[in-house]
Amino acid sequence: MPELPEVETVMRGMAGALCGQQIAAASVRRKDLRVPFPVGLARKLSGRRITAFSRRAKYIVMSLDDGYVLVIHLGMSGRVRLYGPDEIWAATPHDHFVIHLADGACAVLNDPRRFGMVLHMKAGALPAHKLFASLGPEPLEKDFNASALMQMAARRIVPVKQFIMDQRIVVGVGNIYACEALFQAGIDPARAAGTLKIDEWKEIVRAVRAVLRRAIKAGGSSLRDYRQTDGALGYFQHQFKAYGRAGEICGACGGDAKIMRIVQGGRATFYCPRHQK
DNA sequence: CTCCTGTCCTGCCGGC
DNA sequence: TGCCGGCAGGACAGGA
Repeated sequence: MPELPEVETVMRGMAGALCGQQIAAASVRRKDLRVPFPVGLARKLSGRRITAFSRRAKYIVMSLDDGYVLVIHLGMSGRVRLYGPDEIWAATPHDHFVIHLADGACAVLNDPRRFGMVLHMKAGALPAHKLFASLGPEPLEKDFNASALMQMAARRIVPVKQFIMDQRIVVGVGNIYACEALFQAGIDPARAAGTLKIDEWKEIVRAVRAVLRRAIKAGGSSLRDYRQTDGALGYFQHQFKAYGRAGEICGACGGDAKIMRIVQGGRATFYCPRHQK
């Protein structure tokens, strides 16, 4: 799934094309994704003007002029494709949700695996919503810092890689960027979170931020089915130093150390056993 | 609490 | 060429 950089890229693409526009109609093409589409969603959106876009964790938040928000999560395989006023949308498989704008443009949510979700609620209800209430800090904000991490990690035995993928600890870091950040920080992903020293948490904070910033700049990563809203590929995958590189020589330590692949919590982890301690 | 596992769903890739 | 198992970016629920 799209991790933070991909969601940020999609959100920016939607903001540029849709902000300020009026919704002429919406169509819900199946009853559910991971959760059911909100009851009467098409009717609730019709005629509304889109006033703003933001992102919280891996959720895209579209603000409407009636005080409600439309919240989109892309799950593992979700994409948003934008069509200009002169482009024709012809339904392809897994096009589950479409927003038609007054000027003829449209935005299409396509999600083969249907792990994504679409929610509609009053803007004020968002922070208290079950899915949002326990989210941790944004990694690019100040409250994501070494001392807070160390405090939360105290006595925790979960591997540090799973710890930083926990959305209650910090949001937006998924499997790929967890691998990349720990590689850059030089931390062994299997270390129990509670054993890390403050300087090591500082390195992790620095690395998470650097990796995410660089990925956003590159328009995210393009794995199997992720695309930017204009259909273009992101470029960050070419900059992966560890993810997907099992068996290759580690580019960070010289010599002949090879990137290893292990499984943690059912997810693949790529790391260099020589320089990640 | 913390932890660990199973689960949702489809598509793609490599091996035989 | 075709079939099949394994694996994929997330995050929940539920049980130990």
